[in-house]
Amino acid sequence: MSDNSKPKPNDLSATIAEEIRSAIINGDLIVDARLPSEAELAQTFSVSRPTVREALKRLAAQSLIRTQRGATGGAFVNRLSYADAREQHVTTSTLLLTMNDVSFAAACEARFALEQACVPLACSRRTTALLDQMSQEISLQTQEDMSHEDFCASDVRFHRLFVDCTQNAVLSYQLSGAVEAMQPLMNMLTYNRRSRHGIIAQHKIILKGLTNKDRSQVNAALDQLRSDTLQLARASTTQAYQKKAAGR
Amino acid sequence: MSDNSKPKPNDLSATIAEEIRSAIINGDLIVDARLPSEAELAQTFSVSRPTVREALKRLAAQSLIRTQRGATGGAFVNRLSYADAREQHVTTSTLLLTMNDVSFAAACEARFALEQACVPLACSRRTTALLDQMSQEISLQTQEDMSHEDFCASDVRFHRLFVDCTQNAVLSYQLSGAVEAMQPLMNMLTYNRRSRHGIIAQHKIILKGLTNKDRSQVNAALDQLRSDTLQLARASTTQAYQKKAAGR
DNA sequence: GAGTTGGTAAATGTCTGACAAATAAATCGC
DNA sequence: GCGATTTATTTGTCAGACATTTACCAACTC
Repeated sequence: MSDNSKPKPNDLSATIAEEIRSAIINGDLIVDARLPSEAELAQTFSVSRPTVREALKRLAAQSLIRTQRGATGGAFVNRLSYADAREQHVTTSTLLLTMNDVSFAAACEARFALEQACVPLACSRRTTALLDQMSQEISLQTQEDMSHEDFCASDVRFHRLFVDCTQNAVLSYQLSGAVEAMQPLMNMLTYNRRSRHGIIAQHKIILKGLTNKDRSQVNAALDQLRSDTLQLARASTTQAYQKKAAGR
Repeated sequence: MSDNSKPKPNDLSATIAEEIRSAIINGDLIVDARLPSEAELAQTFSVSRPTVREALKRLAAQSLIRTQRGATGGAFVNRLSYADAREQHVTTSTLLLTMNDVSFAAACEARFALEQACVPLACSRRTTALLDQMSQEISLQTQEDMSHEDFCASDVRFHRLFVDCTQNAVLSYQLSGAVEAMQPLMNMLTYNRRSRHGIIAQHKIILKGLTNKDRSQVNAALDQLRSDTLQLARASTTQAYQKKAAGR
């Protein structure tokens, strides 16, 4: 059981990291528990301190531990916050999409399918505070002099606010990965003025639908947004992907 | 821009890791590109080799790079596979749920909402091969002498197969995090024989609905499954959480 | 001449030992 | 009693060394 086949026989730091990781997952090491000092761990595992440190850095990279210097310092099991988890999720999802030549259509399909999963909860639980924030984003998007990147960023924020309307942190965490990871792909699209207006129009309908708790209206707007985005992609995909291909 | 506020001023290995990470994300380092040797990196960043190594281990922990020994070895930018991404997502989600005392109700709500997002696609694209596999899992679950853990594991596999019916790898990756991360929580439930039969009955309906491409049938079964699971949780949550609390 | 063998260089993996810096607790001085 | 200082502990960083793996090339054998 302890002999996991994943790390190659000689990769001590990976082996040690895995050992500690499973101790955390199994609950042998609870949140805020202090790990033995690096010197002690080195003795325990019969390796040198640098090797232990490499193992600890691996865990730190996944936000599983935090370290503190000083007399009462050391490595502590870290409580994984929603923010940390979200960040990791976004990074992983973004890399997955950009590195594997995922078709825009597939990513788009997944994204809107997930967003539509939120419609019932969002409609029944949205707060006026969130609706106000969404309204502000729409105002931003309406400004004609907005840069391409800023428009996309506001778009992402709008959709994230929509997800937050569900008032379910777990759902919000899961969805943010899908929505935010799409941003680099969306940035490759070329919005002309007309397409921007089309997007904003759907955003307004979504906001209205949420306000009135009208699920079908929100669903219809999301459907429209999906087909608009796909068409936009078909139009600008050619030059964008060709540019990317030429860069290789 | 390069001066990210995240790593504390003195944490060289974190700073260097962040530097390389952004180079990968920005596309300055493409897949399979070879990084400079550790010695060269040490010179470039004016730090020692152990420090460089700690930075590289951080990246390796996130599957961003892989290392290879030997004359033509070194650190290479790794193509993030769906399997790697899924594994990271599951680990992160699991830790998030177990470390933050997330209410079972919230996690359950998120999970079924996400699964219902797959219904339309799953109904229209399911293959007979996947339906057969789902049928096999149901047969497994029907065996009376199945252990608690094995039943839960089969349950997870069944739902993952359901998601795979969408034939959308991105969606499948996103969902697996939510579904598989629930398993530890599900393991805390106490299934009696009657509740198992109830679950299996809904699984059969889902399979039938998929076969007939009947969305509303699948949706209804998922709804029923959610309320059954919630009720089961209400019934067994008391002793389970009390046991957990007593363990502290 | 073709195939095998051995050496060599380059790279990562690991170890040893040391010093710097931060931090909390203990100690000292008043 | 209380503030300033020292001390001990721990992580952060460095330098140098050796071990191990691997690709490449040259010499050797048949």
